[in-house]
Amino acid sequence: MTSRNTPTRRHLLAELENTDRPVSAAELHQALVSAGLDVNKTTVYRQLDALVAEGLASELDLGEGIRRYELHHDNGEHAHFICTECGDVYCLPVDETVLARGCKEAEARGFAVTSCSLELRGVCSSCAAREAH
Amino acid sequence: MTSRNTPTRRHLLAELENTDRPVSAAELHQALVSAGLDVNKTTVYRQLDALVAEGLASELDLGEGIRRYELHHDNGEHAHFICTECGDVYCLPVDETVLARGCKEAEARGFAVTSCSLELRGVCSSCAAREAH
DNA sequence: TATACTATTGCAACTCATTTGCATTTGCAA
DNA sequence: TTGCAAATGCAAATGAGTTGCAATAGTATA
Repeated sequence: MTSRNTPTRRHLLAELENTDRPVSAAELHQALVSAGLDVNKTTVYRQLDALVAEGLASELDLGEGIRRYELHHDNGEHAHFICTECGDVYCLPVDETVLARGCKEAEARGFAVTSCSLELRGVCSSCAAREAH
Repeated sequence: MTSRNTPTRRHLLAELENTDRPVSAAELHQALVSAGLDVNKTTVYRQLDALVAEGLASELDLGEGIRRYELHHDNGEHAHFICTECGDVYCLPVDETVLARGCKEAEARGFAVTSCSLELRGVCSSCAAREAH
């Protein structure tokens, strides 16, 4: 037997489907609690681990000191932009050839590349607009 | 007044200069202690923060749950390859145009990109060789 | 439908990197 | 020298994530 259809899992998947940006365990836990589900934080962590192990979700670390999760996209690789002002994370589509070329040097050294991510930091348009008072 | 020339700072800079891969605060602390310097871990963290603030070093998070530091290289941007077997981190030179193209999409959305990093994961050549017994 | 097996959950305690408050020490400029 | 801000050490706190264990609840099977 594998994963069971529990309330936590259902809500977690629903929550992941409803966001277009990677979310943290804490954010997910908060969302489930707000939705009236009395779920423990530990359970959220374990369910997320399970989803990742099953290949339904992927885990990412954007250098904030926490992990974020997102459902697997079939629509190819993408980059992440993190706004250093508001902390918002945006997913950006990236030309496959960009990442492929980035891997070239690693492969030339005999490294087998299994995953590849491009991470951008800066100020998002909303914050830039706000600062221009 | 700004940064003072303290023993911790001197040794820390020397240690950072002597490695070709990003090092963690714990590794640096261990190195200083091994070198006979009785330095507190907190001090190492604070000195590293200072070096980053001064622009001498840069901080990076490779998704290991810890932060790594490296001296600023003038020789352009580079990518990091993390071996999922042995945990070793390698710096790889990257064609500037690769990163520039990766930023294009972000800039098209009105985001001001200030930093950009490419992170690769996979198996390094040593581990691959070892596994082929 | 009842039963049994195993995945899932909650709770509390734990780990571990990093931070913080505060009193003390120490570069360094005047 | 002297004074003062920067740097340090120590202990305690923070916060994300993990673990052991007993209790609960899906689900396959009889």
